Amino acid sequence: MVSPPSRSRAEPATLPATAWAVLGMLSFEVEPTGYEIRKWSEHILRFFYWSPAMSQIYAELKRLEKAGYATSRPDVAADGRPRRVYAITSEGREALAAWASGAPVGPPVLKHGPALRVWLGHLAGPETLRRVVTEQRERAERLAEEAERSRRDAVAGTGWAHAELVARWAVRYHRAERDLADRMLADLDELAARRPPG
Amino acid sequence: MVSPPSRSRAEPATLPATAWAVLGMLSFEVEPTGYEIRKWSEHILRFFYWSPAMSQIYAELKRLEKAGYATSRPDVAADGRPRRVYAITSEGREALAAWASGAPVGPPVLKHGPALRVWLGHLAGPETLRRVVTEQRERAERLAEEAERSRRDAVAGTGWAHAELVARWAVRYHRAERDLADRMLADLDELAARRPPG
DNA sequence: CGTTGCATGTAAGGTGTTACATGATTAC
DNA sequence: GTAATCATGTAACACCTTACATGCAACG
Repeated sequence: MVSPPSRSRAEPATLPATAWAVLGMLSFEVEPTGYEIRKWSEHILRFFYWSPAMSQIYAELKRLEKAGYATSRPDVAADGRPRRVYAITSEGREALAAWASGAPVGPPVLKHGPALRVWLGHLAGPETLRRVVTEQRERAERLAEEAERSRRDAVAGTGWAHAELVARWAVRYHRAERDLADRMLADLDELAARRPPG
Repeated sequence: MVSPPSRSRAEPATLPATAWAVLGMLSFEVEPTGYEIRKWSEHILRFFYWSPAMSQIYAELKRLEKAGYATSRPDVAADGRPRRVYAITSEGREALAAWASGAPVGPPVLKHGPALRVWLGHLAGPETLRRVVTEQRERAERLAEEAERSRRDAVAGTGWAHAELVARWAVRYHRAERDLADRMLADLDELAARRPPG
């Protein structure tokens, strides 16, 4: 006779990483609205983990409330407009801590559109490829700069040491992406030289 | 009176990138089974664009056939077992070429689980973080080696110049990920030294 | 005779997006 | 006035995964 599976404190509900990310935002000492969570994720999360859609945020908040990991209360903004603010519960904090230190970490998910295009390069003329990779180079450069700005904001806050660490990682990541694009451009040029047009 | 939207040669059906990736596999001079497509995507696609599930492959093949971009015919394997092989049609080749040279390329999608964990580092003891990042370091190293093997296979084939280019990119990408993990480990150590335990 | 590989699918469900709907306040 | 920002949701749909179902061939 095996004891039936029960969800005790040691076994938090299995939620998608997005839910934990949202709950994680509540674990910083603030009481944000769904809208503010979105803005925040645009500000930092997108550099290493994508930014969920507004509707997704609200859906996750609803799920977290249902699980007892978050609570919400009506509030009024500075200008008097009504809004709803969210907070993490102690159960939520416990579950999040258990997840953060216990759950297996899957491999990073990468879907690199520009690389896919180059892979199908035999169908798309060298100019197109150069354009695609150059665009990617510029995007990566832009992201690196934006991540650097985000990092500087993190330095300002106290208790944001890990946020700053990740921001630093993100800056390096997007610089690496830029460099990779540069090397790809060089390789493309070399290929074009080996196989002259016509 | 506006003329009704019609799908002519200039406007290929909008398909998800996955469909184009599968169709792209058919654009190399082979006539694979769904099963072989899957193996191939495990062999190379996963290093820069994830590998779809078997059922997803079959679903995409069905969709491509319906769109007239692929055909299939029953075949027999070397051992006599029945199977179904797929080929690209001329419409498919045209649509694929139009997509490859015309469709806008979105930003790479990245969901970096290890980075997410570090971001929530205030909830998870330094040993956990070290473990997570070390695992990531090793995974990246392994992927770089596997990508390098895949690259060598691409060199062997003729007409695979772009596949080799992307494989080279993938090797560099995963080496960069490994280096990023190393630098993250150094940063974590520095943080732990600044804030000693207790 | 059991496991692995080849081979093809269906069904159910979860994750996530876009489009839609609504309405207040602030800045131009 | 009208555009942008703040703010909250619903509905429909697309994408993709896991689990399930089936069966033959080759290898040990």
